[in-house]
Amino acid sequence: MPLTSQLQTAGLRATPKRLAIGGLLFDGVDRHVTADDVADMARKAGIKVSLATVYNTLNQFVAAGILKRIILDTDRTYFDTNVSDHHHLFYETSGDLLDVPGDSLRIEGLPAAPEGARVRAVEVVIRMSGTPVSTGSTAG
Amino acid sequence: MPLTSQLQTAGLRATPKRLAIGGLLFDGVDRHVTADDVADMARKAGIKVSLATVYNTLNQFVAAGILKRIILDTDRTYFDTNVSDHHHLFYETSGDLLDVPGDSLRIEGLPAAPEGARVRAVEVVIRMSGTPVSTGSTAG
DNA sequence: AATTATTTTAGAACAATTCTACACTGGGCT
DNA sequence: AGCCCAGTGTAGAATTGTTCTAAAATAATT
Ligand SMILES: [Mn+2]
Ligand SMILES: [Mn+2]
Ligand SMILES: [Zn+2]
Ligand SMILES: [Zn+2]
Repeated sequence: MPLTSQLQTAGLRATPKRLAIGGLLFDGVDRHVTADDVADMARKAGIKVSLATVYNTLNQFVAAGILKRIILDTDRTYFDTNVSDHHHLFYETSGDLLDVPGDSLRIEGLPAAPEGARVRAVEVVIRMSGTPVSTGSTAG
Repeated sequence: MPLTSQLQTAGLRATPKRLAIGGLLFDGVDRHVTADDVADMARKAGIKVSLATVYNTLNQFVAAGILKRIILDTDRTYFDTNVSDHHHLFYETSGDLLDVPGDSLRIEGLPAAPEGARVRAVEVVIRMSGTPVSTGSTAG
């Protein structure tokens, strides 16, 4: 689906900044980025956008359901372009965040939600030490 | 184990503030508290302690392995007196954090850690909407 | 008692995020 | 084309949980 329609379907007008930021994120690759990452990506792509707009836009994307907020670190918020239910490998040293591949992971014995409560999400985070496979700076 | 020995075993001198804060936390009940919670508990117990010392002490307890840091919210850090591997129910509206009872929950199909990496922890957070059972303000 | 190391503290600093308040845009309407 | 106006974009201030600093208090050691 073209980004313009995706935004409109999500109830957001296809404005220049939203198209620019969305273009950086929704390119078919599953991405895990911080607001700063996005600001850097924009700068490198020659897109002039304020940090406030980066935050506004990411929050609007989350509210619209086309981006997911992931919390696993006190001092940075990750945004995930993969909005389906899935789990994560978090490399605490480097800050790299990777999807757990496929449906490899199953959870059994989930407690039933008590009356008046509902399960919104079940999130598994595998916290890793060391370095992820083929990510980050390789010699060169 | 008495708190004094517990601190010494953990490599921490049994100072007045550490004993006071430890006394509030390590009473046999599994607790999930924020630094502010601890400051409030101290105030109510007539313990005069600065917020800086609350933070210092909680961080020292974490470093010593007698307290666990839990991150599931951008703007508060929870500390857990249950340092064993276990999982959580998080009521996003109220901020209540509950242990998943017993060993009810099993995870299958964990990916193998790649060379040079190690699994430090596997954490499951069940994010709930609504209100937890018999917690918070009941009529009275 | 003097010396030294550790602890405790108030308040400043920090940093990610949000807020405020104003400027800018752009499409619908005449 | 020229207004209108809601929605958008922005700079910079504000917020807030946490950490840092640097000095005072306390405890241990000689
Ligand atoms: Mn912060
Ligand atoms: Mn904060
Ligand atoms: Zn993901
Ligand atoms: Zn717990």
